[in-house]
Amino acid sequence: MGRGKVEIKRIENSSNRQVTYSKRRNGIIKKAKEITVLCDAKVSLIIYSSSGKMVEYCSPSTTLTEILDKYHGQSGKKLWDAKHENLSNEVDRVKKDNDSMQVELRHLKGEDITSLNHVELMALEEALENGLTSIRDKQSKFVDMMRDNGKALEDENKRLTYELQKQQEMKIKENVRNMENGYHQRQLGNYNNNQQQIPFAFRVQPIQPNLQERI
Amino acid sequence: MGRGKVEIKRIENSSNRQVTYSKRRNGIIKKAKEITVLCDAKVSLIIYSSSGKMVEYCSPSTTLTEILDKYHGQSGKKLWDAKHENLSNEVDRVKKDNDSMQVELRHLKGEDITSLNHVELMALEEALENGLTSIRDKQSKFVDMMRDNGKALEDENKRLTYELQKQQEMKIKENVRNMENGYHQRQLGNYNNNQQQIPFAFRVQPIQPNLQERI
DNA sequence: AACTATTTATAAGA
DNA sequence: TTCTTATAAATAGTT
Repeated sequence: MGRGKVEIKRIENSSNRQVTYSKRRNGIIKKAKEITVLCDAKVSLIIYSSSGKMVEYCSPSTTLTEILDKYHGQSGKKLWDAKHENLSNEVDRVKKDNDSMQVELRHLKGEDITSLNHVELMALEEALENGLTSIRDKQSKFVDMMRDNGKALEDENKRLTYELQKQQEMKIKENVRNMENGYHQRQLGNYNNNQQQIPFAFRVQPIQPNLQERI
Repeated sequence: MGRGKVEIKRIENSSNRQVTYSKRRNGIIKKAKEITVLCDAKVSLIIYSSSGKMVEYCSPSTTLTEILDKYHGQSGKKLWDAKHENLSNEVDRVKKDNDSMQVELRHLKGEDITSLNHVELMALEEALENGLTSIRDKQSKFVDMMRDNGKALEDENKRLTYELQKQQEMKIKENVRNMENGYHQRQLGNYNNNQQQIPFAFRVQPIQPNLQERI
């Protein structure tokens, strides 16, 4: 398409080559834009001139990264370096671990066991029994602990109740002594108040903290 | 360049769009090849159709990896970092999953339960009990199946034994008849052989296949 | 960079 | 998809 037919081989004249390069480079980019719009395509185009200068076109609906991700998926070729490959491998490896653990968990929960044979079921049963034993053991220790704790609190409460009672009795005696001595006689009206407080002392009860919440 | 001028906008007719796509796609690739040869350029061209099918062209003097390496250097855009980060995040995420499953597994096996509270232990116990129930249920089905299978085999064996015995009795009668008829008297020597085979018939025993291996 | 003769690409039709 | 063909578009060589 021009004044003469050109054979498709390297243009030896360097300035001609440079001119043709610019014209054709623009032509290709124009075509890339057109196919993008006309046909809903996604295009990534990177061109380097012989002098090393780069131009790039990427369809506005996408990004080079996205295109390369898809490229990786579709072509199977690995574009990334060792680092990426290592990570990729690690993801795969860890996912595999994940899957087998998931299966084990489901088996332990009694799910998906249709495919298991008798020997495998026996092993599973044993594992579950061991687990149960261990957990019930732990729970019975809790119960013991709670009982001991409750006992200790009860004892302490008894002691406190006793102390309180003793102190209040002492206070009553003191009040009586004060009355008998006529000391601070204008506070006599308070005597009844003190008497009313006595029964309150006996209302002190052992209060168990919520052990379940604490543990 | 065709029978009519086309406006550069999406071709709504889907089959027209498809036809135009493949023509223009071929055109662009041809142009890419030409500029590569004529002008000593390096081209990477990746095109996705709207249906997601990919075609690729890369100048024979280079590779996509090389072009992208240069791209990375010249454009300053990081194509890999984002990808790398995604992978890293995925590794972390999957590892986290892994860890929590590992913990759950250990708990179900009754390990590392010191840190669990009473409510958690109860949940665990219930899960284990459910698992055990489910597995024992499965096992009892196996046992039933094995018993039924054994029963069926036993019956079949009885039947076979009976049949065999009947046939051998018939054979003896036939031999006796033959003898009485003086038929094939030179085979008399075989009579004892036949008698010796009788006890063998009664040696037929029910043979249980190894059911455990089969299931 | 613009011009233009010519080649090439391709739209529409078959 | 492929072929055909009229026409638009690209571009080689020129100015």
